[in-house]
Amino acid sequence: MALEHAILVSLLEKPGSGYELARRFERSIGYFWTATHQQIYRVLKRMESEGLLAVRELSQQSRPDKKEYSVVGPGRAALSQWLHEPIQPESIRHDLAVKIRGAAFDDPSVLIREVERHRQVHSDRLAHYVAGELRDFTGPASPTPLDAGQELQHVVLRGGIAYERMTIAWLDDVLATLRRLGTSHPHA
Amino acid sequence: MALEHAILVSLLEKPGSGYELARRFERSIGYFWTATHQQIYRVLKRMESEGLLAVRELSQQSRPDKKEYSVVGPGRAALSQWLHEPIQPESIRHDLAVKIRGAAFDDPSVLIREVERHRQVHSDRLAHYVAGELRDFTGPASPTPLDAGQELQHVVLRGGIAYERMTIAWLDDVLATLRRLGTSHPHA
DNA sequence: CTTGGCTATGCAACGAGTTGCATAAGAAGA
DNA sequence: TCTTCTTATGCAACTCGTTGCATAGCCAAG
Repeated sequence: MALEHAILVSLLEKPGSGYELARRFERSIGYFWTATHQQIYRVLKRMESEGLLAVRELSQQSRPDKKEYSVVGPGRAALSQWLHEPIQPESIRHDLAVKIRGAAFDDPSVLIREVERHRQVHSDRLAHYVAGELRDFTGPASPTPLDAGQELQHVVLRGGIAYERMTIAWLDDVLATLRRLGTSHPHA
Repeated sequence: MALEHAILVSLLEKPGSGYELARRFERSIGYFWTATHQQIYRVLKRMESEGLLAVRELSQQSRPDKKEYSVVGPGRAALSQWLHEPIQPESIRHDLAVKIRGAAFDDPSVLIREVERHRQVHSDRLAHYVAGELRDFTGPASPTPLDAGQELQHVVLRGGIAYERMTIAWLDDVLATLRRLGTSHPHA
């Protein structure tokens, strides 16, 4: 149930509404966790009823009201407890790899455009991460020295960058393999 | 619903029972997809009722009977159709990254052993993958030239190897960062 | 001969996550 | 004015995935 903990971390970094959280999950937190607004609203409601979060109803001018959530004592304790528990290393679920192995039972060349499309997405993500790193951590405007929270955010971002670079290199390998198979069996 | 497609690929590579599939999902297919036996049995039953698979009941000596599943025409067609459809690039869900960012609100040093444990798991997986590569693809006993299916299995395995190497390097980066924070704030 | 382990299948309940839909207010532009 | 976009929240139904439990046959060890 790591969505709950991701929300706690995000709200500790800065309190906010469900809507704001959903947008953070499309951005920085989204480097390593995704969630839709429905799921976030549902979990926020549950966490509030369990006493992990506090709500403040805020009237806004020129916008609908919003509910600003923030972490209270028991929420902080729940996060701390989770940090002390071991979790099991994640296993990958990679649809594209299923497709690649499946290509042995179809024409491998049909996958080339799909793989190219995925490569583009990862390439865009990489550019986005690198720009964020320059802006927040390694550029001229970034604060030095960084505090602990920023150091940890940076190392997580470096992980995202390493992941995207690795993936792009692998997809190039996949493309080379598919093209090689395509030319050796042009009418499979 | 890629589990269905992963099962089709695996059964096309070799027919087998639910039990056998579950073990494959702990091994080679497990490089990029995981599933428990419950889920596999449930999906097999559904796929059989939909006409994608055929069953044969096999009496075995010195073992319980088993049901051997194999892919029939409509199953092959369903796989082919899926291969022609675009899928959306996967998003990562990395609990450990949540923990790392959460460490800003707790003592960062409590995470060091957890990260070391994860590093060990990934290191073991890497050794396992590399041994498999040597055995099946690059060693002296491996067949040359490889057929298309083997080439594709190999490129997927190379992806797993690249992923584990990248992850290990990143976890070393995380450990260095946590240790640096630990020494600069020894009694946080 | 009983316990534990491996093969083999399955049910029931739950929790996590997705998809479609609905509502509502104000802003911006045709 | 009518439509569309953005902010903001939520319900209902569904699928996917996990956990716990149950059954059953055979084997090997103590």
